[in-house]
Amino acid sequence: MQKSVGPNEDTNTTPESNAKRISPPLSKIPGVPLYVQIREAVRREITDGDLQPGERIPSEDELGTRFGVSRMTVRKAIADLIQDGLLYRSHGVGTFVTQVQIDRDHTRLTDFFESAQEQGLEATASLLSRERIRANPKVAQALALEEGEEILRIGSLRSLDGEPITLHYAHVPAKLATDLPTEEFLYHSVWLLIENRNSLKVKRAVEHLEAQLADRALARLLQIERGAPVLYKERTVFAEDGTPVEYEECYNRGDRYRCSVILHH
Amino acid sequence: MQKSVGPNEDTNTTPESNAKRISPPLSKIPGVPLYVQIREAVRREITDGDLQPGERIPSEDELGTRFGVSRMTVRKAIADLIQDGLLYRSHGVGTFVTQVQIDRDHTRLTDFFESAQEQGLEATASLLSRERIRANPKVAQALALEEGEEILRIGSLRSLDGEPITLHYAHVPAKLATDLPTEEFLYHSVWLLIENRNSLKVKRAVEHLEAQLADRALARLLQIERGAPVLYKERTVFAEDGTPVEYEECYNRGDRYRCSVILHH
DNA sequence: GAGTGGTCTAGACCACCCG
DNA sequence: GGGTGGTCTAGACCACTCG
Repeated sequence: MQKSVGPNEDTNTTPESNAKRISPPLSKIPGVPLYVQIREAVRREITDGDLQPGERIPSEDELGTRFGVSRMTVRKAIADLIQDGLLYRSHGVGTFVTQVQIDRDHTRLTDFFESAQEQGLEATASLLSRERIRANPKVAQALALEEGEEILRIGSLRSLDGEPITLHYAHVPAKLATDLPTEEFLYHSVWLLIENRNSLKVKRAVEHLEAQLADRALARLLQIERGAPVLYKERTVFAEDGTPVEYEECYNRGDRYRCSVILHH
Repeated sequence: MQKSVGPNEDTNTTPESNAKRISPPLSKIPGVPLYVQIREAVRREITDGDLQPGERIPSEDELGTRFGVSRMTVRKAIADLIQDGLLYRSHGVGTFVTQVQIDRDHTRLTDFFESAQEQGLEATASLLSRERIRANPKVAQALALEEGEEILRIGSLRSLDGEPITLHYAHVPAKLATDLPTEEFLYHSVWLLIENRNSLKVKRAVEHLEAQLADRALARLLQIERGAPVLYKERTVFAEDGTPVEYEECYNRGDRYRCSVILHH
């Protein structure tokens, strides 16, 4: 593992048996898998600061003994936390808490309205257009449709705290968009509506981002100067089975909107 | 480790429907974990088209029998492929090939020079500056340093096929940047150099993206008009243990550069 | 009810790292 | 050598889906 030069903050090296930590022998809530209970117990230890960044957590054998479960169950719990970036393992050495906990919220596929609410902002939208049209080549490609197949296209202007932020176009295969009530578009992302109505699970999305300039029409809608910077985003949302559910085109005010991403190596 | 390879394949007259698929009873390469061999065998079936999008793959029991391994081993192989987005599971139903295989290459943390090369482009860079300075608040925050700690700051202009694309500033904690030969900056990402020299593993990165306009100086460097769109990217690269390794500021030509991302729900 | 994936066990041997 | 994680087994029971 890394010898990283001169860690000037060592602190821990607690002599062994900090046995008070983590262990509450787990009252085994029925209906909740053991590995989930263990995972959340360990996660709590980390977020509460009982396990400090850089600190080694108890070994898998140790945790298995404490919680009264087999080692494979512990490993499943830990694997999830590693996936989340809270822990990392080093063969022959141990399992450790990562130094910097990355805030995942910014990189999750979230509903515009929900995530605004979580940040204490008032999200609103006004409907600009709603039309059933035939997919042009670009949209067809994105939604894995034949060119000319019918889609629903919804234009809206999204605002935060009353200030226009995004000109938004959603494209949905017509067969997924039957009976979507218009007013719902103003309170929920389209893919969320489709998920609820078609009992499919939205799983991932691919985004492409570019810097552009506002033309006259866009500038007026977003209440910015013509030629002001705009973050243009194309997004395709996929269901669990890999089927495209929605294709979006978003024109975001450059001075009010930034985008956060996590990459893996 | 070696089992002297005893998959007596006489038994394989099983009248199973698609018994031809997937199964070559696995010659169990010594030194390569079984789940890796199984995973890659299944992955090959998918990329080769032997398993079609939407198709159900054999059940876990079935695969375990065919490959001569336990079910947990099969599950580990499949879990990896699900993580990669090639498969998805449905409880009580089966495991299936996803409809659309997302190209992961665009969303991996990659070296600018390597990834350009893979796309058949000639990546070059010219060094603009190299200085040891004290971290300002923003850089210190990003690199988890105290304000005023020493860092190495490297400015360069990156080009593709001779055309300037990105004005790039890399910031590295001085303690990680000892003896980095200047000429290397022109052929490799800084975090890659650090990874090699400090025997640490780069694991993830966080990016923030904004749309901006080119000012006069930037415009001249990138050979674009003043006021042209620029995709501004801040990126922090983290080692496996969560330690920040590098903080970058990139000014990318809006008309030549786009950024791709995967989100999860 | 039959088949599938979801969880879990109680071991085992190995590879790796450290003192 | 002793402790750690990495892999693997041969079972088990459960929950879910579907015909």
